[in-house]
Amino acid sequence: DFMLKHILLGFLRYQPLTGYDLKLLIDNSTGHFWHAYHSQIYTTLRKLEGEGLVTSTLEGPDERLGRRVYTLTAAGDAELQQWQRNTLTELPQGKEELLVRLFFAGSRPRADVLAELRLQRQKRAQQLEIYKAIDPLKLLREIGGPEAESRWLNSESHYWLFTLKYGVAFQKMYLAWLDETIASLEGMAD
Amino acid sequence: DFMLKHILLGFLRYQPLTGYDLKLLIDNSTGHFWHAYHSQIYTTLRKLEGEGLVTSTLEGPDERLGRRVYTLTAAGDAELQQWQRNTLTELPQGKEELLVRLFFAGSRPRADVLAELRLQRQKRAQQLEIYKAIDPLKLLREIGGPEAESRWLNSESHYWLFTLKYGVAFQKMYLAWLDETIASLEGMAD
DNA sequence: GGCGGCATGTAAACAGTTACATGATTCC
DNA sequence: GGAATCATGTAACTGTTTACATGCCGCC
Repeated sequence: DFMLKHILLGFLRYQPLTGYDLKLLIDNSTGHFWHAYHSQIYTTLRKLEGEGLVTSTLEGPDERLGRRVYTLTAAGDAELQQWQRNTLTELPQGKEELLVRLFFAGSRPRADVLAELRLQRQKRAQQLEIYKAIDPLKLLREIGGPEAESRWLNSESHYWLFTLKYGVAFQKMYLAWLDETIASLEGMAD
Repeated sequence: DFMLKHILLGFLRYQPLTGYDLKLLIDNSTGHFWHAYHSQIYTTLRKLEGEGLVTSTLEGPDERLGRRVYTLTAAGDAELQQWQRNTLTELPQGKEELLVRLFFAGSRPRADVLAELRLQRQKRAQQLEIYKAIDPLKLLREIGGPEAESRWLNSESHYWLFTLKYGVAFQKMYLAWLDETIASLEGMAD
């Protein structure tokens, strides 16, 4: 656990980055399966610095702006590798608010439930389009720069693509289930 | 938010229950999409009592055993209905640890990643079998007793079945994605 | 007599969330 | 001049998790 810690270390393995860089990167990639607020990112970076897993320096053309750039240390790299060696043995405990609401929806007006499901359907369809528009290779080149092309583009891009495919498969499954559920509810006599 | 509160109120709408009853019920139903530890259940019940949403009495053949039975109040029922009226407008922020690990797996030995995915595949298959073995009607009868048959069995059972179908669809999607990912990894030259 | 299940709690730690707060730059 | 974006942080809260803790009952 403490996923954010390893997400930050994971991105810093590519190159030194600021908190803001990391926020943007996460929003466009891992945030789809592990969200983080900027407040948590900044505080965690400071904490990692305290643990000696990263170092930071103020950089930029004008130092007043306080662009604090974080760099992975050897200890941070070792910590990341240790985390990667620990195989995940459990299934996560899912948190699906819509299912909780649906589970107890027996006493609600059917029209309300249907409206809620249709809204979710719309949101899920939007999310699917967002996933379809993501280009992992482009993102990788942005973070790595031109010289990265040869170094990790091949190995990383496959894994990034796997997670993206999961996102697409998940949304499609969700949409199909919503459609089936909506149709089933519509067909029920009151 | 604060899902557990409404899960507890939702179950207590059927009939008075103890903390332990609720723990068992949750483990066998809503726990699949919103997990809760007994420690949280007991403390939340006390909190709900403080808010006047439930009342509790010590019951049983021997009162020393301290089986504390909680009953929904009118205020609790109103709170539940209010929660049900607030349509869910957002998508939940997913938390998928496996995807995070996979995202940063570029530097790991392929054999390790494959082993991790195969273990997850096994766990997911087990979970799918668990879902297939669940009988929502049986669970409903157990919680409601014989006189419940006419009151809510019809309306509730449909919704309970929807959530179960989601669980099955989710695990199947996950298995298919794992199989595809594993096959893709196996076919990659090192 | 011991083990597993029943049954109920408390306390502490921690991750994640929300709210508050500030200041520079860039574009219209 | 004002709005949006860049950029960084602190403080407080709260839900969740882990660990600690106790005692009865029924069965082998």
